[in-house]
Amino acid sequence: MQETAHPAAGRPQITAPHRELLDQVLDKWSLHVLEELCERPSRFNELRRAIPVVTQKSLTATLRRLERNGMVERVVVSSRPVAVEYRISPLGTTLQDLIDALLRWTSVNMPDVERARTRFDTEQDS
Amino acid sequence: MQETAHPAAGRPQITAPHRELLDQVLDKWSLHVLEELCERPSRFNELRRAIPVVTQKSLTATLRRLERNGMVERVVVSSRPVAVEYRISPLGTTLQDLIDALLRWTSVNMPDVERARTRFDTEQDS
DNA sequence: CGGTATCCTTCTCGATACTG
DNA sequence: CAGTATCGAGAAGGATACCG
Repeated sequence: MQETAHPAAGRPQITAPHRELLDQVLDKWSLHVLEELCERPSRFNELRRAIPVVTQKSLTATLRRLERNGMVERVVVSSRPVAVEYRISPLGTTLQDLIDALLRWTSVNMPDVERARTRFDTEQDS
Repeated sequence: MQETAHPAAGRPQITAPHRELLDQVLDKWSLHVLEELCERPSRFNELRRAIPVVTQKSLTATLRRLERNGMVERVVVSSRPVAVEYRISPLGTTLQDLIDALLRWTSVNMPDVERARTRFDTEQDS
């Protein structure tokens, strides 16, 4: 079989659609929302209270985006007044595994990163 | 052995410093720069040419940020005119493994995501 | 070659007010 | 309860010009 001579063969390529998807599911509030929904399904205002200082607007936008991308499911219970429950989808669960890996990486390497920052900052002063 | 009653036990927590680090190393241009430097050390203008439509300003900012966080190393060769080489650090290599995992995830799940998007968008029209 | 500095536009995001 | 609508401040990011 014919291998390309490209040194990056086997490495996933960064394309605009992939980059866009990562932007939509790895943004600031999405991580908090997914973490929360991973523990238990929640109502809109439950999420608001659970997540520090998120505004209604941002939370709504985040939930819509995650729902559109298939990461969370929105269930409307037609009672009075209406109740809306958000829950994580199977797809969202696979994403959460990845986010956990990201957070483990930051935990493991934060000391090295902080050393690098200190070194960089002091070198600039001189 | 004593398990805590907390459902999320063992899950890494999202804190501001961790969130900030991810923002600084997973942004749009960083992924391209790391991918490029993972294949070979490169000069500034080499990177500019290799990465589609990045401006000088954005590339400089990205490289400085990655350098400050210890992901890339900047080597100045004092010739005339000056030559500057950027290369990935060991820490940057561990990050690249994670980015590869992210890109594999998007590759695997993109079909599901697009189905979810289509369903969401058509439901909104009705 | 490898950057800075400046201007200017765009876009995000919070604050606030209102609704079914 | 679960949103939508509107406004404005601030930050991100491109275009351009200049520098050692």
